[in-house]
Amino acid sequence: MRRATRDDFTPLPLEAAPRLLGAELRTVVDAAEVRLRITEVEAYHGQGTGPTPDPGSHARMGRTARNATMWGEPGHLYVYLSHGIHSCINVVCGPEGVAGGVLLRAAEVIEGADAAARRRRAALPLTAAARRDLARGPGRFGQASGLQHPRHDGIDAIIGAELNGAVAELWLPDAPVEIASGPRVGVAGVAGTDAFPWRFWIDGDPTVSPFRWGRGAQLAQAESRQSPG
DNA sequence: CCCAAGATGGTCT
DNA sequence: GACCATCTTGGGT
Repeated sequence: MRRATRDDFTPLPLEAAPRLLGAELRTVVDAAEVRLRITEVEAYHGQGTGPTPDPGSHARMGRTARNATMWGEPGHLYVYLSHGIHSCINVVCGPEGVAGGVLLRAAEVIEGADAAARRRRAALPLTAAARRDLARGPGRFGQASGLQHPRHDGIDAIIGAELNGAVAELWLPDAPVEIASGPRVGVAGVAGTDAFPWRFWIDGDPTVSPFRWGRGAQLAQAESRQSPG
């Protein structure tokens, strides 16, 4: 494993996303350390970047107070509140000034399972299934990591600077992993179809979250199959 | 102003 | 599979 550099995330999200598979996010929050081996991610582009505009991205409407971190320096973490409840984590990717992020959707807990379980309010001792589920899905991943919206939004995972009681570091794997790809989970409309195969995961890993169609995505998928091109 | 919808997860039927 | 929690945002009157 080697420490990630700023350059690792300067490419646009679609290129940077696969290199986060098998990588580890190490967090120390309130003096509790957790290491998460990332098994599932999704790329989200800014308007007008990448092979096509991304209608599924928080950046699609331009810069707002909520998504401003996506325009910042790569390697910082964009932490947003999902459904008013869950803190979800992206690694900001792409050059500074260009919006982009890679959502960390699932991981295997390598170290700090006790701290993660405490945050998840999981019963101890952990069953095999409970251990698998500790960081399975973006909301659970955020909870297990201890990082929270809004006070950890924008934390720098390259230099590992402390922010409001938290430190985050990214470590990249030495050996490549076997990668699969497909539509993003829970994304509405055409952005959630295989016209946007922007979800990447480690093939066969049990911690990868189950697929779910977004609103109207299944219909859009059927229509695009009828009239391809 | 009002309201629907969301990069979700837990619980109940 | 349905419903709910809870808060931010965007779009329509």
